Amino acid sequence: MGRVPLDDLDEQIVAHLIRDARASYAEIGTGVGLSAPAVKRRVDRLRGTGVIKGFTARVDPHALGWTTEAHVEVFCAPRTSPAALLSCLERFPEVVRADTVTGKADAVVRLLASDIRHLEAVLERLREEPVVLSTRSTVVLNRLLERPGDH
Amino acid sequence: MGRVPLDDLDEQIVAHLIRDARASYAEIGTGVGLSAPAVKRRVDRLRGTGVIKGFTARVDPHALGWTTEAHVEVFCAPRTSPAALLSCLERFPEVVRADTVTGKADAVVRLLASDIRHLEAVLERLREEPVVLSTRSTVVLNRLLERPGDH
DNA sequence: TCTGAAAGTAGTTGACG
DNA sequence: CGTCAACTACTTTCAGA
Repeated sequence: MGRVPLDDLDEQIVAHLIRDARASYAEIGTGVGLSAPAVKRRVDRLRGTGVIKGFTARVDPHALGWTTEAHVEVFCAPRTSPAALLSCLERFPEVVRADTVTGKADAVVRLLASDIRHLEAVLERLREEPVVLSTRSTVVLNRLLERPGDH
Repeated sequence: MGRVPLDDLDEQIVAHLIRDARASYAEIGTGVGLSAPAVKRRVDRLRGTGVIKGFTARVDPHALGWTTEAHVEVFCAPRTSPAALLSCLERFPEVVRADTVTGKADAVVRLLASDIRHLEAVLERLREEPVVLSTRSTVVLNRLLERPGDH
């Protein structure tokens, strides 16, 4: 997953797939001036090199019953490796995203819960983890902006 | 986009599309025990009701040259409306996501920049915005975990 | 590496239970 | 709300430039 040279055509194809991952190769082709087989070959290559990691549906968590969201700063026990923290966090299905960060906290985690009660329960379980010393949460009031693709 | 009742079949279909947004209706159908037209009709309905907001490609920002990422807490001028903040933030293509939050900050913004220099420039332009009083950033060291779909 | 054609497969619509 | 069947469109492979 290192540096892969992308030409303009590749970037246009990627941009099109970010806008609509279910677009047909023919449709993308007319947009960039290429035939459908040529587009498919490039998309296959982009997937093979890891530039495109996959295709996913953008869903409304609210409609699925996930109405509560929070950012959680996680403070770890001394000498906790990122790998150890990861293997802890990935056992929580409510953890939607986790980044190691600069600053006082070791990681910032995004949680999706069905409601505040659920969120509280998850935070409690999180704090019971040996690698987690403490947490600090801010609850998301509203999603202002969300740009697909570059997440 | 309020409450929409989803049955088990709908949830399985959504889960499948989160895993692979380019899956064929026939393929989804064999997974959930439905014919392709039946799946298509449900997917059309899920899109119409806003449960599925779209389909997007998951790309590796690193491969596209976006190597620097940051969480930015934004502190706003008094009586700034979320709408005003939004119309400010959406003029920044580097803003990948923004949430209004509880706590001292008014919003948390996620930035994608090509490098630290670019990040610095974006932060400077952000702080020049009238609605933005101040910002506080933490740089992302590494993406530990990322679950597609529930973003 | 592309295009163009041929063959297979999937999407889409309409009739019907 | 589901299936089935027919038509259309897309994907995929292969030959050739």
